[in-house]
Amino acid sequence: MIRTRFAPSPTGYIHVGGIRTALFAFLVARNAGGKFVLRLEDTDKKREVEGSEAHIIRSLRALGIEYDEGPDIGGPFAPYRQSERLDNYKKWAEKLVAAGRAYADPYTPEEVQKLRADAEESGKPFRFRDHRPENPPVWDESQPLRLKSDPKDYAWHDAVMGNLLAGADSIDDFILIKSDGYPTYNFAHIIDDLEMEITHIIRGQEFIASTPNYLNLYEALEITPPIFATMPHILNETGNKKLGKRDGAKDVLEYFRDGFVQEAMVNFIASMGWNDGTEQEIFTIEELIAKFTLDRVGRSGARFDEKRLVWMNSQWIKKLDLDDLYARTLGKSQTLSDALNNFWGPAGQNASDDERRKVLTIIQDRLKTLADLPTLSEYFFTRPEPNWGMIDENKQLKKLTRDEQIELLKAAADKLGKLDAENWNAEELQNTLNELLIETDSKPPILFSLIRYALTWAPFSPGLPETMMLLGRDETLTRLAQS
RNA sequence: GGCCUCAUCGUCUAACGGUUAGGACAUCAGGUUCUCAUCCUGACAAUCCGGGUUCAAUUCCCGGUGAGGUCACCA
Repeated sequence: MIRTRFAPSPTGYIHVGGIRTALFAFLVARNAGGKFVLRLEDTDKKREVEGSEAHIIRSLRALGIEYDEGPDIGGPFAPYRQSERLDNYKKWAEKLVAAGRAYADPYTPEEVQKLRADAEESGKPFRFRDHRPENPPVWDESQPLRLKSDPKDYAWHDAVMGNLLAGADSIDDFILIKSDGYPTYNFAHIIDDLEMEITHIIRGQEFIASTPNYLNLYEALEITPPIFATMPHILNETGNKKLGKRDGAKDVLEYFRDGFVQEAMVNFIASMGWNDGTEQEIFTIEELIAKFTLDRVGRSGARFDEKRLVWMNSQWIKKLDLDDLYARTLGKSQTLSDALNNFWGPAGQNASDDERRKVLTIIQDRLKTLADLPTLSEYFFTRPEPNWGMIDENKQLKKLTRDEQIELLKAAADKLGKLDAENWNAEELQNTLNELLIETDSKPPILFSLIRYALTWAPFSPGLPETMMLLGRDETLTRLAQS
């Protein structure tokens, strides 16, 4: 049984880099029919941010990354918060002490800092094991507990990175339990992964340097390490740094507020560092689950390109069926109980479901993000203020004088006015517009653009007959006359 | 700085010794009876550098260079 986990620390939100690690771990588990576990690594009280756990869970849910076991839903290996598992770490720590593989660190932080500074000054790398106390005090939990390491060279295999090597130099007596009684990540994750029967440790590149230390600890504990799968980093947009909160990496939930849909997010994140070897670009989550394998994950870092995400989002918006898309414009989500935001503009908010659906039908293909909704829809719900500046900036229309423009619009109003309500359909409207073209001796780029502006005063909108049908005869004529 | 990892169009990537180095995003140019967008067509655009190995290197090896990571009582 394949078991993978995502193990964030509750220090705030999750950004795209973190969510990709979670996604890949989820995909590995689902692909194999295994289990995906969420575990909270809350062992650093100082860095903990209030509300993080709920926020992280919400982020995963919003993306449809469902876990089988976790802090809020429990599971066979509960609890799933490390702060609630302190007894376990203590138990294993005592085993190490008894076996002579761990000892209490008698130095104060200042003393260690001094040793470190001295080493640095003399140009040598600092290793705690060079300063191992000869007769360490009995561990009374008020002092840090360190691993008594057994330095040696390591070669190991990583499911993504391939064969990795490290010399004994990189092994040191790292801290297992801090003086506050909490374990370090380095210790806790190994114990938890063992006890939770995790088969694959999928995590970011930043842990590769400390893997030799982990291997040394696995040996001391006499346990077999799981499979390692190390993900390359996602770099920030400007391009030369690991994506990180300190550099303003966006909260993934922010993308939902910006009008990106779940499928596009998942598709996009998966495409950074993974592909199936074909030329397929658009994948459903089901396809990703079916096709995902770690051996097709790339080894080099990927840069985050939001333009590509926008494109992918527009592809997904076009693919969604109307009911589904409509629900999302209201902020509803299949995987969240509470709503994200409602994207309709002020007038759209007051419109009926029926009206909004009709509008959505004809603008669906033009939405790149749900946030485009107001500019594409408000003019259907409320009469827009004329903005002649838009016409003056149009390279075709600005060739005409204002009088000529108004005359054309008047002609359009007259002509369309002769079309009665029962013939107010796409075909008749198109015919009428074509006749108008001949009668006014005008060209489509001139006449049609002008009418479109007069009806919508928007930078873009659907085709004229559709727009006119939705506005209705009276409103169409009123807007033409008013301009 | 030590150690580790990585390196194909501007960006995401394909290629697992033999291809005109493919696709997608972006950009640009046309087309679709309206602008923007969509959609269609086309164009532009890459193997970091230098050595090897080989009949043949994007691919294998070595050395540079560049980028990222890591050297915490953070994860």
